[in-house]
Amino acid sequence: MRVPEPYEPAEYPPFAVAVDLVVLTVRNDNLCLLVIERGAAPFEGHMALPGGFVGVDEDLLAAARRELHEETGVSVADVHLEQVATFGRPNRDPRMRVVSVAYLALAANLPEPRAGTDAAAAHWMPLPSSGGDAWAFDHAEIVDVALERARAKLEYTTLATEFCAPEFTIGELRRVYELVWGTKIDPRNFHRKVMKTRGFVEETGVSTSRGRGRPAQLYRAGQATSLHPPLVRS
Amino acid sequence: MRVPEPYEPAEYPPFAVAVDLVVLTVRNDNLCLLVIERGAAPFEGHMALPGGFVGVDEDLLAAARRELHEETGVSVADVHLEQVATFGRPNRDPRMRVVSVAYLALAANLPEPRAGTDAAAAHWMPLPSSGGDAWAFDHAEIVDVALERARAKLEYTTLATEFCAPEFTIGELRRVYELVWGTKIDPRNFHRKVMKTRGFVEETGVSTSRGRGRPAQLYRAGQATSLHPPLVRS
DNA sequence: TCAATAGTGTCTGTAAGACAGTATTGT
DNA sequence: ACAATACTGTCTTACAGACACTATTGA
Repeated sequence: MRVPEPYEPAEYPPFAVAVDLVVLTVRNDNLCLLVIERGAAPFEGHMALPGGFVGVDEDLLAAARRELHEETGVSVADVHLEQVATFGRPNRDPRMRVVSVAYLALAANLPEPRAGTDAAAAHWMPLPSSGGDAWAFDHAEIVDVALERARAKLEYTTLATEFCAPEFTIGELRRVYELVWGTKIDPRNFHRKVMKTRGFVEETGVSTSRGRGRPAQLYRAGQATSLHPPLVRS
Repeated sequence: MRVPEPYEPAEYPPFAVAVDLVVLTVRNDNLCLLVIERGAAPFEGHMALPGGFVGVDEDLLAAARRELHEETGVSVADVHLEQVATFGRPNRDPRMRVVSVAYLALAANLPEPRAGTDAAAAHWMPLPSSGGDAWAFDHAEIVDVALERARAKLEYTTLATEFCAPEFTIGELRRVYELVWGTKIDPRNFHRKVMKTRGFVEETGVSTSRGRGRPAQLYRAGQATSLHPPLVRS
């Protein structure tokens, strides 16, 4: 029941509430995940997600923003941040009962992370991961759920532009889809699809020459947030 | 940071963790939401979602199942239950800091609820709701998010069968879509779409005569869980 | 010159929306 | 008889996948 009279906080179980971050970025033509190498028990030497406890008067999203800033130094304005799911299995943390709200963060080309104040070492891990068994806590599951969320949202939203610089080519946008989905996409059909979806991208009028091949037009993210009809994985 | 040494629980903020349930069912050709009329302050007389605190050693999903059983008396096996999102704004509950994990529950034709042990009165509210301003806490927002989740999942999953009895007609399945989406659907095109989607429904061989019109074939839910291509709202 | 990428266009199969028409019931 | 619902089928249009072809660059 939800209606006991005046609450007596001490009567209620001592929960800690944390946020964990699945931070994705595209660097050097790779999809990368921010991981922390744990320097202390439990799970010393294992990989963990960045995260931390929510303050007494802190909103969940604010806590996620704060942790993201602390771990990456990035100004949070450029980063897409959304709640994914909450993980609260009783013994997921052997020390005490911790309920953790997982957030997904996406941004373009984030810099090398700065390590936290503790002994932890943060770095970018290219995906798909080689050895997926070295995760601390239930973080392997959190990563799975968050990645599947990201893959699904690329289908029916314009989220992929969050992985791109403010101005980007259609080829770069396509590369985001290929990296996140792990598939090859026909450049010609992709180009047609993006162009005919109103508000997905808008022209800048500028063209660029990056690397080989014919120079490409530069585009900005458009006003649309959802894709009708969606861009389906095959 | 996530790595302070041996935790000292007392050092961490006193959070309470709760689950809130958005329970939907189809009754008398209406989509209905289970609401509790609060009998005590705060928000006395306002509508609230069923829910309650998570036990010290209780999993989140287990807590949701327990509350569902307490409020409806339904055997939980027949009910679809999934996590939707977590709400943790610092002052969402004026009494203390409560972080609440919202769950969506769907089932066919649930019985009249039995009121809880407290003064609260539970009943089914037909949707779309008439006066949407009488909600306690942030429950109006929780309902919005959960309903949108349900609407979206009808598009690309076979979730609609959860609203149906074990055996149902295509017309009844279509009615679920119409009630949840609040739209009219062409019966002929819907019939064709359901039939050509492998694993959505399977024949029973039996036909029935409910109400007026030509008797309809009865179907069971099939093995499929996702719909390719999706059934889109227009 | 060649490889690589950008961009346009064409063909084909699938599927959705609109809707005509038949079948089988209750009233 | 008539209204209501179930079910089948047809026509048209939209769009995705496959792929030919041209354009423009760096090596």
